[in-house]
Amino acid sequence: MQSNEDGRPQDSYIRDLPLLARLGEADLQALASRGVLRRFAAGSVIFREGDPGDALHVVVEGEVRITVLSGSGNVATVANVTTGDCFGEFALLDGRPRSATTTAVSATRTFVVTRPDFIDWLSNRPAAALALLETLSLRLRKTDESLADLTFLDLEQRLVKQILRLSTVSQDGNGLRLPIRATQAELASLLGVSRESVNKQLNAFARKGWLSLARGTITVLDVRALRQRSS
Amino acid sequence: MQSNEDGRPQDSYIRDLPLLARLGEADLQALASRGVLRRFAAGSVIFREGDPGDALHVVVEGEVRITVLSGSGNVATVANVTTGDCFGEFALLDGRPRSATTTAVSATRTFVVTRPDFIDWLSNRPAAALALLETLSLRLRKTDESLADLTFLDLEQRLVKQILRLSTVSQDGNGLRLPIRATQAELASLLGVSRESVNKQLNAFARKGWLSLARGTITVLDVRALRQRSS
DNA sequence: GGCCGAGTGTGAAGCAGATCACAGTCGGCC
DNA sequence: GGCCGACTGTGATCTGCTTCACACTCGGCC
Repeated sequence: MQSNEDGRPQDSYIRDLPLLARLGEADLQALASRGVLRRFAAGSVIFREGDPGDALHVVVEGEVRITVLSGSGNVATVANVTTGDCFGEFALLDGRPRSATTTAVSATRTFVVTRPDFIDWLSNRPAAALALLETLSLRLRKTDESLADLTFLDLEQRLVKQILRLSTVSQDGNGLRLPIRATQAELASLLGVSRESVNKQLNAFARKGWLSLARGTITVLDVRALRQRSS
Repeated sequence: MQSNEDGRPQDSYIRDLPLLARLGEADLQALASRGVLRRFAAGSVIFREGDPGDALHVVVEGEVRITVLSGSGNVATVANVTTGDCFGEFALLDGRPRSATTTAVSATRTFVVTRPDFIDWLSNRPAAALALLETLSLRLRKTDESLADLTFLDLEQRLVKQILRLSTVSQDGNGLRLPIRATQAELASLLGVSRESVNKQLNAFARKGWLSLARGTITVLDVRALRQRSS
């Protein structure tokens, strides 16, 4: 088994990737041995929408923002990903140009697997292919659900959903909820609404005692009340 | 090669399926031999949101409407599919419950492949798996694009896009544009807006001479003007 | 022929959220 | 310590779309 400069075995980078969660031990290691590490400075662009793309990135350390551009120059944040998440997986699977721009928010290291390596690896592993199809299909379901949310739900409900999603992410090992670290502008960009609307809605929640607000952080106080509001 | 009651070889049903477009001849036939034909009366429900699901349907004849329910009992049409299209492919790939309800609009026959058959077939065909991954990935990109449209574009632009999409579907063999067959209520449900808004916008287009309206049909007159408006 | 249901056309009123225009506050850094 | 830039809070106005309430028109069928 290979190790890297930081002493971690190379397969540890992709071990907990949701995209690859359903793969077996041997398959994972075989794939991991083909990857390399790359570094990006805070603020640097990793790749741009429209670029030819042929590699998957796994975030080893740091944070990456994924954005798309509207025709009129507006920017929407598709997602923020951090340690353990991956991005750029479309390029791996279909080899098309990048569908979004990715930027390192902080200093970031990523573990990179290229398309030729991936295809070569996949060709000998039908079980892995099935696992990947399953994963991709689940993700497609989720996207479809977001689409439905956008047409059916108002700002209040979508904001609640987003907060609950972020709050399950920001848990410590014991399942304790930590404050969510996100500015209101970031939330607004994620939801595709104005910063002001998010602010007003958040304060409405705070007045009801469901959460408390501070500069750059949201602390969920009453999960049950929020959860009830989202359904 | 097997044939059916209507004299068509069985693989002709799935030959032109976008989901399977990238598969080779032999793979297609092997999969086709495992399917069966089913019939549905006009108005009958093929499966319901939440049902356990384990089969892909290909429309051989007729038309099927795919809908989802909101929490408050509202219904949105996800898509209408017709001869040559398929639906229910999630069940095939991940075996989860149905994510939408499907109803036969007119008398319909579908060609059905079940999940166990599919998995069995796929296990011996790594190339097929890769092709499927590619297809699924492309579809995920499209859904992501719709999501972006919904946050960035206003009703006018989304309506134009939808009309152009429908009008490329309704072409005869020579690429000639046929009138689009759809009521304004159907369009509204597809776009997730009110019937009245669609009507007002369509009439605005008609006044500009970009299309002409009749009961249940829309005829595109100026493709270029529409296309310019959508970008 | 007349009725009835489905589809269309259109105006008035209401509303969610955008946009604009600020003022206040915190943290870091010169 | 004081300044500056990023973040937050909040009203006023504007707007795109919904909802409501109709009138009209076609086609089928009793």
